[in-house]
Formats: sequence, C-alpha cells, structure tokens
Amino acid sequence: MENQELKKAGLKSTLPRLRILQLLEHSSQRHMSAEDIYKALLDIGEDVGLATVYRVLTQFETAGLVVRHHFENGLSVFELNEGQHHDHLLCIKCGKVVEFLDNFIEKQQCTIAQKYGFEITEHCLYIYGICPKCQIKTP
Amino acid sequence: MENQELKKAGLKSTLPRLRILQLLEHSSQRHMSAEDIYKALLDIGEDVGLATVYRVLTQFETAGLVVRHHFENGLSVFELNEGQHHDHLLCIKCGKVVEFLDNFIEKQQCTIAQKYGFEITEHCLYIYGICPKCQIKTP
DNA sequence: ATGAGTCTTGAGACTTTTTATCAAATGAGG
DNA sequence: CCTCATTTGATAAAAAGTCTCAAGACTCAT
Ligand SMILES: [Mn+2]
Ligand SMILES: [Mn+2]
Ligand SMILES: [Zn+2]
Ligand SMILES: [Zn+2]
Repeated sequence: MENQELKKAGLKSTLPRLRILQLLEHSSQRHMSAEDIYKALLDIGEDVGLATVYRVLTQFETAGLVVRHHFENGLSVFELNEGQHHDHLLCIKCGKVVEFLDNFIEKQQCTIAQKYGFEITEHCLYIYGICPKCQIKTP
Repeated sequence: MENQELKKAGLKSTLPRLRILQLLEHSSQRHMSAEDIYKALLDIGEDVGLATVYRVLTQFETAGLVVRHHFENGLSVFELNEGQHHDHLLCIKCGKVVEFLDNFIEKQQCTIAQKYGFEITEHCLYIYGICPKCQIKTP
C-alpha cells in the first residue's frame, strides 16, 4: 500500500499525499507538472489545494520518492523514482518523451568529470528532436 | 566593430543592443542571466530598461548571436555564440562552469535518436558536481 | 545635414510559475 | 476518543519573463 511507502519515506500518511502518490503511480502520463497533477486530481473529484501539490512534490523529491526535471520550456516536471536513472529524448512538436539509458555515455561523463577534478553528483541529458509520427505530418 | 555584427545579423544598430553585445563579449562571466546583464549595465552607468534586455537577448538568440541555456535552477542564462557547440559541467557549491565537448558522446546521441526514429534538433548535457576548490573547503 | 517614417525603447501593467503565511483541519499515539 | 504536533488550503506575495504603447532613436533618401 502507498501508506507504507509514505511512512518509509518519513512522511505522515495524509489524504493529499496518498492521492498524489497514487496518481503518479497510475497516471498514463509518466512526466507531469505540478499543474498537471493538480488538474488531474480536480478532474477525478479529489480537491487538493495547488499549494499542497507543490509542497508535497517537493517533499517527495527530498524523500527520494520522485525525481524533478526541468524540461526546456523552463517548467518543472516530476516522475516516480523507480530506482534506475535514465535520460530523455523529447519531441518538440507533440511533447512525446522517450526514456533511455546509455552506459557508454554514463561512463564517459564520469571520465569528463574526473578530467576536471569534479566530484559528480548528478547529470541530465536532454535530446530534443522530432518524433517519427511528427515527421510524417505535413504542416 | 560590434556595429557590423549587428547589421550582419539583420538588426539595426542601436545603443542598447551595442551595450549588451559588448558586455557579453568583454564580461568576465561567460554565462549571464538577463538580470545579471541588466545589473552589470546599470553598474557601469549605462541605463537600459529590463524589458529591453529581455527583448534584445531573445532577438540575439533568434539571430544566432547568443545561445540560451536553462541551468538547473530554472533560470535562463545566455552566452555568446562562438560557433562551436559544447556542454557544461557545473559546480553546485560555487557556480563555476566548465565547458567541454566530447565527440564520443555527441555521436552516441545521434545513434540514440536514430534508434527511436527521432530527427534530432538539439541537445544539452549538464553534469553537476563539486569543483576541486569546493572539495577542499570544510563546511 | 534634414526630415520622414519606421523601428526600438522603457516604464509599468500583466502573466505564469512557484513560495510564504497562517488559521483551520487532520492524523497518530496514548 | 482526546490531545497536540503536523498538515492543509486560501490567499498574498515573490520571481521571471512578456506585453503595451507613447516617446525617442536610426536610416535613408533627399
Ligand atoms: Mn523519465
Ligand atoms: Mn557555455
Ligand atoms: Zn512528436
Ligand atoms: Zn565550486
């Protein structure tokens, strides 16, 4: 139960937190902004405050339950932290997101950090482009 | 003269545009936010409007004179476009920025895009970590 | 040089995203 | 259940960036 996940993360199990966690676990979109989550909850008749959504997402991030990304537009999006790091390939037309992990790139990043004496804490690689479907459509 | 650069870029040569371009060319910081640029200009007694700084930076970006980045905090920073693409290594303590280019990573990105059928338009790789100097300081 | 006419500027209003405040509601433990 | 610390939600405020429009600055052809 999500109840346990919250407790394990050191967070009291409250209704808004449960709803947000469940939404992230069951939504069809994997990457959602705070606004997206807020609206999705309103749509299914659960009314949380927007401030609570922002607050809870930050708490989830701190607790390691979710990961926050800054996609190009400057908007924060969140996704469930399922353990394995990955990077993103994004369609600039339709917003489609593909997740990938490339071990060669991961290793090479360590090499680069080492070369400059940096102790690496994290990284993100965003590749923007046009997805197969959007290449077909003639605008 | 910066005059010519502006004209080549299809922009009328005006005082605010010249000042901003000169600042970007001669500032000690290579990556600056709109606010940074605005304050730097006020500091040297040149008074431009903040709206103009934002506007001009966007025009410069469109004209290919500068490149815009979104560093982690969600703030836009700009740097002169000197032709060669590169990625960034950033210190989370002091804000130091190191630029690098790794041909292997660049190629691998194309391979990944191809694998998913994407037509790649651009990409950005940010590696965050702690720089050599900040590793020494005991906080 | 001068003036016409277009483009640009700057002040401030406005939008969007996110955070802070604080009284009221809630959940955990006894 | 009761208590009490935590959490919530409405709303105000901050932060970053964009829009508007009258006034000013450039360019180009005289
Ligand atoms: Mn992802
Ligand atoms: Mn750079
Ligand atoms: Zn697409
Ligand atoms: Zn540092």
